[in-house]
Amino acid sequence: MHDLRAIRDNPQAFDDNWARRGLSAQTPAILALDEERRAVQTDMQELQQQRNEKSKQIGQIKSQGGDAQAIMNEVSGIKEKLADREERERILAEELNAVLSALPNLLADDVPDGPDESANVEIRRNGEPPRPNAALQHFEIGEKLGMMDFETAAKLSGARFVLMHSGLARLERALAQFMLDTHTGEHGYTEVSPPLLVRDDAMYGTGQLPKFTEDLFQTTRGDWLIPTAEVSLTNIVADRILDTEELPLRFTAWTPCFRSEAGSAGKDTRGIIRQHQFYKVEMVCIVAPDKSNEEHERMTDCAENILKKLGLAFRTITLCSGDTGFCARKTYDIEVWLPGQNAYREISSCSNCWDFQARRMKARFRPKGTKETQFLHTLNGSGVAVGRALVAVLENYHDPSDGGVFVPDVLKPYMGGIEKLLPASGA
RNA sequence: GGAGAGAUGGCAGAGUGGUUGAAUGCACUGGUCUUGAAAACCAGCAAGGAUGCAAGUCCUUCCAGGGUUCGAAUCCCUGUCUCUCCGCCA
Repeated sequence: MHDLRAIRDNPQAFDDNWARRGLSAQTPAILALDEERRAVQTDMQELQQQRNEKSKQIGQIKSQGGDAQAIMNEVSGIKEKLADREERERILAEELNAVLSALPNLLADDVPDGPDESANVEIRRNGEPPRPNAALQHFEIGEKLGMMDFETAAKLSGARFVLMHSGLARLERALAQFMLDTHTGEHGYTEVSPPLLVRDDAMYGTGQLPKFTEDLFQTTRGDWLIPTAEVSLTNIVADRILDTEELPLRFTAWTPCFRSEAGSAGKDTRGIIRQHQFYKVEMVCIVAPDKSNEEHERMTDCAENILKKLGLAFRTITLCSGDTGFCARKTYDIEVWLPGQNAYREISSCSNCWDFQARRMKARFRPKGTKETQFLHTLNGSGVAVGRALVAVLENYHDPSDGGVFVPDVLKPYMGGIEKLLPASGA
């Protein structure tokens, strides 16, 4: 959501910024609507004032035992006109809101311009990408281990689901546990176990609604399945006015995520890279406006630290204007090296949403010593996607000599003594 | 699923048709006092919006949406949520 007064003050800045995302000039229509609405509103308020004043007079006259019939009739007349203005005002406000809530966040100045992912800019690399001669893809490794079963999953649920068992199921859980423990123990995050089903309001607050319904699953009673724990975690502060001392808030959660993947037909159809359901450890930070840039870097470090500890090579990129998401002002993607694909693939996305989501969900705070409230800044990042981390571990720790997979050192404490997954081991 | 109670400002909690945007307490802000602090005392303190150079004026909001009325936090209807008791249940 956008600050209407800021748009009034400097419409060109908004149009220029939106142009970087490929949008045509939006402010003329917005300003026209806004102007009309304010005119109607002023009119409406004047009538309301008259009604209020006269009603008070009636009260005074009646309390003195007088006859107020004449004024009462007068107010009845005002009410008819008023109803018309109120209706028009309501419609205009709704239209304005519809336009504003469908427009993406402004981009930070240092976001590189470009039409799509080809223009993203790499900012650093970590680790040496292993490039074995005949690297297998994760699903080949998983199936040879006999622990990754797409057929059964398809029988149960259709395409884009997987069933894993034995050591592989445990390895997935170990990854999640390790990530949570690291974020809570070393990075200062508070672990949260949130609802996975949320209302419209929550989805609106974090920007999934009203524009992106086709990406979501909805229950028969109208709740939405979260596509990321960002929704649950960020909306914790919806409709609240926080004290400065409460900030920053740092939440982490390990949850399933549900995505319809409409429009991604044909993409990543094999394996578990793109599923309707996957686990992700999410990080969400709620901070004062002057702290969000710094927090964005910190959060990205936290995600990178997970990959470093897992011994996985990765690179970090800044998304360009055309690739940056709806809510984000700036986004870093972290891409992990996958030998089986001979490529870096996204495993985390860390975004600074500035006050964009906070405005939508009315999340504010009161800076110490002031009376005014201000919108908070919200940030979210994967820390990291568990399914894709599993892919990375399989491909990077694969032992071609026996088809096994070594357990990374940091996961060993979670594996109950298993140091290597082996085919048909039943481990 | 059955029966009942409730939803008020940052928090707690009064308020059942007419200067109630809302008592009181806590928290918070400023001041007095104090070497400093605490305590005590005094004062201020809801949010959002329109209008105005400004001071200010005005409007809306007491869960949400309808309705009754000249006038609604207060009455009526619907919905949502919370709590209590009973039943069922991971």
